Amino acid sequence: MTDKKDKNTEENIITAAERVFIDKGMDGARMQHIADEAGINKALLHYYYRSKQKLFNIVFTTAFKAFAPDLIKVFQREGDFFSKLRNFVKTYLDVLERNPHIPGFILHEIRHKPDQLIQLVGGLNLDIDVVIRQIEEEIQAGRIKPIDPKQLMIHIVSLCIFPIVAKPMLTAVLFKTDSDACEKALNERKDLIADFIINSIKL
Amino acid sequence: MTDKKDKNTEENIITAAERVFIDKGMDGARMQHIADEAGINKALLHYYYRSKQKLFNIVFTTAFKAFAPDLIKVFQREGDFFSKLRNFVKTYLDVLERNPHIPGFILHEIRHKPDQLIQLVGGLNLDIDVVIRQIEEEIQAGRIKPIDPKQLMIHIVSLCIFPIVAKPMLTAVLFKTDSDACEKALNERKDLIADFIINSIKL
DNA sequence: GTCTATAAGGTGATAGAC
DNA sequence: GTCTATCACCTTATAGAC
Repeated sequence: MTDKKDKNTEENIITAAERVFIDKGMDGARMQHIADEAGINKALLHYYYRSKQKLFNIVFTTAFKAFAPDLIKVFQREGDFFSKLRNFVKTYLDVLERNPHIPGFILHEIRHKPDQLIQLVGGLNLDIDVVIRQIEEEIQAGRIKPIDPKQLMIHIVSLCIFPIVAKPMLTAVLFKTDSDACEKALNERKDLIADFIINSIKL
Repeated sequence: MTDKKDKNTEENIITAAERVFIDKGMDGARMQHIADEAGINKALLHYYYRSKQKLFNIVFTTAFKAFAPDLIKVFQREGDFFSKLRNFVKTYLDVLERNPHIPGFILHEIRHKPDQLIQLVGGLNLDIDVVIRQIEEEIQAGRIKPIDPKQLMIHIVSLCIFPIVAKPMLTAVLFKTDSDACEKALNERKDLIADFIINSIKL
């Protein structure tokens, strides 16, 4: 229904499947709906991708890669730790801003599927160790307060991801349904989050 | 009226419905499954609650009340702000620990249902204004650094809720599938979160 | 109140014409 | 490759016996 400027059907299906699966989830998604979105017949979905499950797996894997922060890219560059941290928050929030529904989708679909998760995580190279090592170095060098590196990482991703997942709730509860105000506040966090973290750990 | 046996069908259904809906979500839940959990026949569900949707609404409302932090209870007491903050984190994390699947359930089901959300939020008295006012007072009294009160509240709930929603992911990515280690780390956060926040905002 | 049986409509998947 | 038609099954909900 969206882009009649056909590239090929195969890609159209994936694009449509991403929209529907990420919006409705595996259980809520309907093959008919995906076919409509792709502007094709339902039977073609099975011709190209055999089953709903196989189609979902492709979408899920793609979404997960977009969701997993690219830690190496930021933390293996030159520069001081605080700069890297600011850079990471900014970069990651930009990614999530372009894919605002992915975090909720991933977090929902991942429940009770540790096998699929483990397989995916093994496939990707997330290199959290690079970050952990750098945090330890900062502590030993006396540049930040002592803190469990993993707990600090949990702090960081929590502050980045949660507001995006909880945006509808924040809009309703904290901003009295003023979605523009909420939108604006979440945007400001691109700088605020790093400030908040650095204030807490700096010596 | 007098039969207050532990086998009250009406309550059994709700308990079973909570288990199934919170675990599987509205789309993934099956009336047959709920009936099995309650140890009764599927038709009885409709006898007592008419439709799947009505049953879901009851479960959702109950879950939302458990999810919404009881701000008044903590922040209207006597004491300094930091104590209240520590108290809130501890209390809220205890609530979530007893209902670990509720945050993910609520966050998933709330997507694209702002109407239901608004109605619920209006019904509850969350009294975020009490907290906002106290934060502003702390700033004006020069006891904490200047900060947007709403942003601080987003920080706080993010740090509390996200790790619980993302626990499977954290277990896999950060703790290399060692779920005991993850469990232990999340428990330590009951004190760590408040420390982290206070470190950041204290003067 | 609780059950069995079944209606009524949806859903993933396939067969076969073109 | 793409379509129409259809199958086989599943799911919510109701009817009616007891």
